[in-house]
Amino acid sequence: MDWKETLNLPRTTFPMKGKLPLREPEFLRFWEKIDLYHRLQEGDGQVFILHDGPPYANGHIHMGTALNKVLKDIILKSRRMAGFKAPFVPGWDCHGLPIELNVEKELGVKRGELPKVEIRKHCRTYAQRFVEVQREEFRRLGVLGDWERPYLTMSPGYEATIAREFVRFLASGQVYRRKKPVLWCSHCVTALAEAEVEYENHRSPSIYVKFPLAEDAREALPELPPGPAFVVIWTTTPWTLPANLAVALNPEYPYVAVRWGEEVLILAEGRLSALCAETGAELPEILFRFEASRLEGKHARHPFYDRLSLFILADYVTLEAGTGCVHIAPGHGEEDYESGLRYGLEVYSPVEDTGRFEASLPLFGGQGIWEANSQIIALLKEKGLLLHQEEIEHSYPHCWRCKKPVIFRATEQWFISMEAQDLRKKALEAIERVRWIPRWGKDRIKGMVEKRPDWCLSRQRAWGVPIVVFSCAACGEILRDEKYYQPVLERFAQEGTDLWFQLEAAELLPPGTRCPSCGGQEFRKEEDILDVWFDSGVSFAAVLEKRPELGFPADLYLEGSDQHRGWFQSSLLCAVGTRGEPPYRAVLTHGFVVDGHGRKMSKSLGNVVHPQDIIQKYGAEILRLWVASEDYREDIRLSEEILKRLVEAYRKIRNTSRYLLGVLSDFDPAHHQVPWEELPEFERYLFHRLAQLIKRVRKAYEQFEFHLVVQALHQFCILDLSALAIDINRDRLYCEHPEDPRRRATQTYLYQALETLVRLMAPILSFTAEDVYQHYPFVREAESVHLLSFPSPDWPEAEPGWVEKWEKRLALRAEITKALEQARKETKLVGSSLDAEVLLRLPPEYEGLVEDPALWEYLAIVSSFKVLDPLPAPEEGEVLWEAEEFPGVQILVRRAPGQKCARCWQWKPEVGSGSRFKELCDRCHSVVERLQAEGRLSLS
RNA sequence: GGGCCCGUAGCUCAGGUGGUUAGAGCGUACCCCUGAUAAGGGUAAGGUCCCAGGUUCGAGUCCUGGCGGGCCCA
Repeated sequence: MDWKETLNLPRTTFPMKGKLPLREPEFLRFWEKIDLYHRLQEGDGQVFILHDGPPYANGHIHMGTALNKVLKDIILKSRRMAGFKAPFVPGWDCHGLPIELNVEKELGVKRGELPKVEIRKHCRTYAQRFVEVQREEFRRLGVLGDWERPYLTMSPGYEATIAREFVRFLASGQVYRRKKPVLWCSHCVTALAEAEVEYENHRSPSIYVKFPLAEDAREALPELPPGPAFVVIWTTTPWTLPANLAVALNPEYPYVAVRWGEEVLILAEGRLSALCAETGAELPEILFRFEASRLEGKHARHPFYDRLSLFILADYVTLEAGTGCVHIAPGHGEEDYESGLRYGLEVYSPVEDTGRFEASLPLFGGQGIWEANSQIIALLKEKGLLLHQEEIEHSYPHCWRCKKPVIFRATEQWFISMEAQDLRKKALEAIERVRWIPRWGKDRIKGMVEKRPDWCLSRQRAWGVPIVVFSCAACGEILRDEKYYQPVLERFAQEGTDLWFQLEAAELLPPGTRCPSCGGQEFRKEEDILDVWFDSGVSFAAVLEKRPELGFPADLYLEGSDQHRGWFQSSLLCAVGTRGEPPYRAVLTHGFVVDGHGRKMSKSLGNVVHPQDIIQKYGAEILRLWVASEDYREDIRLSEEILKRLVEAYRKIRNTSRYLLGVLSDFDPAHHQVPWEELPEFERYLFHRLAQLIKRVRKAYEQFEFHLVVQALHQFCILDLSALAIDINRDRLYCEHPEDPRRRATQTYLYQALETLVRLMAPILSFTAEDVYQHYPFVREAESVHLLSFPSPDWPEAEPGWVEKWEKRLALRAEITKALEQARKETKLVGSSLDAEVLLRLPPEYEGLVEDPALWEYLAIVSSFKVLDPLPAPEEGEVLWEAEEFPGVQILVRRAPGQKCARCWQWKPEVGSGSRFKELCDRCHSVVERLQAEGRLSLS
């Protein structure tokens, strides 16, 4: 007789192997078919708005973008299950240089060869292509959202909003125009971005130039002896000397005055020996040392113009080259410019766009700058101000198109002022009203806003939203009032911003416009475009304020920590500058994906992992589990080992779910659930732990601590279910009559455990939760697991002390398992715990810990359990164990008496004496008879 | 070079306001089971809490300085 047929073994069609890469697309189709996203937007419930930061529509998604979107998805799904209505409108950043450059490369054209409108058309197609690529990749990750109606910064409506928000800034008086040095190719006659220059070796003159000290500087250094005194500067770009306005010293270094023949020279002490080595001079006599600050605000005289050059302090002056005294031309260098602003110097750049000095420049007017180098050197020599001259080869930026050296040249740029309307102050105040997670995010963005310069908005490019400014052709007056721009903005909303480039100013302005200043009737339109950070910075206006399901401000922005400088800040400035309020209530940041050693992923290190590979090899579910299981506030590690561990954890969760489905195959919750009052104590204890789990997990979701969720669910499967509930109850589940109340009690718990597990995992393991849910052997309350709510425990709280009693019992159970393990090791008499009988000696102080031996047979999964005092002396093959945690408690393990029941495998003395089935124990005997009587079983 | 941040067992994580032998799960080793079976159970071994100073009766926890790593600037 094969008694196995008479058991209630688990039955389910839920597959053990997930075959995730293959099956995930089926679930995606299912969700689409039932229109899951929109179903989730029905009904009411407090709205939770997570505003999506737009990734750049260029290339495929990478681990960072995948991580970001999955985090958002987990948050939104968990908020929905907690009762919120949580829409998700994904977006893309579509304008900008990288796309424009890629398009030029694809077309094989150089900048300016095609009309702007033409190149913009190609850029739009290119961006659209990658929006679609990325959309499919994000969807494949199981990210739920309004993918049919995302926001694109290049859509006409969005472009119109960008332009409108710019006009608001313009009208409010926060926008101004000023010269600023930019990288410039005088051959191509164009500004270049950092991405458009290549660094190549280049031979340059290297000259040391003496600037005579002016009277105020001499007075500041009374130690100076009579006679000529000079400060020595070093430069490799003599052509910038005509634009010299200052000499910078480092306030940290000591400076010296030295005797140099008949003259006195001033330089940093740390460069003196180097200077002597280069010029071949003897180390000179140091007359005195002084601090750089003594010269601040004093002057040197320009070497060949009759004007002064201001002494300033700057910490970027180094001792690696030169003299520690740096020639400053604010129109020709980034740092020079910054210093110039600080000291109120003019941004002076007498160089025309073709690389010639302006005709009006004395001495060198009209000359090409490179040709002028030698003439400038000659002039210095003639004036006796050239201390030394040689040539050096160094790395220098070149135009990547024409390969010619580029220069820094000041051109007119547009700025948003941080001060004009107290934008900086207002932004800093707004930062205080936002919740930053983690907390240090606040310090980070605060530091950046405190120090940042005015926002340079203009780019000399084609693929972007035009800077909509008209200015009077006659007097140069800028039209600031919004009324001049209303007609254009309205047309933008319909047609996009191409028409700015197609039409003349007169066609774009309201008819009859006159300059408010001079009455002129001719106007220029600005040709530059806006920085793309402005595009995404106004997304609150283009998306939050426009979409009916959204609203301003958002509850949450969630991006990588690099966005403290990027989107968090541009959004903050745009919103504060136009609305006076931050666009978000809270900002959550995540770290960056790094490899198993904590190093950043880069092509050169060869440690880059692509999401597509993970999806193909393991499935999106494993990627989601990875996102959830790491503490994303720090760097997020990713390696083969980590993935292997995750796959194992995944299998445990999957398999446990599978077992629950199987063991509940004959369970109908509507009819079979055992009421709380009738539940055995052990099930009540399990329910208590289940309640703890629900509380812990829901709290972790609420606080965005998903790694705690994963940890809790994983351990729940291993400890509560596999090792405790299932292991201990296996006999009842399999061997008792299907309707046995204790069996139904266990099923009642396992049923609630399944409902809990499947709901709590759904935001993270979205595919698997659905898979499990669709395999329920009983009626489902909703069409998809994602339409359910989180569970809340509705059973009574445990009485004080009761839980502790059960924890003590489990600790004693652990001692018994140790004793059993010892018996397995030392004798071969015990294999399965059911082979064993356990005898326990319990000193009086443990009164009450063990009351019912039958309960302990059950808990310890042994065939026989007795409490005896004293214990018999252990015989051959028996083991006596002194409990470690319970002093005085002794456990004797020996072979269980009687014979093994062929059905339940327990050893019982009555086996062999039954009336009909000799090989069964009493319990199995009656179960089988009942089954037979009920016609559930026919025995041959 | 500057600003912000991180560094606990092979892996992923716990360790309120400083206080007994630093925890969990996984993995590993060994054992058991074969009625969750390319499953399941058990036992055990793993840590100079990055390093060095300091404060303290006492520091993984506070301070200073290093080292390593990340983001953003220069």
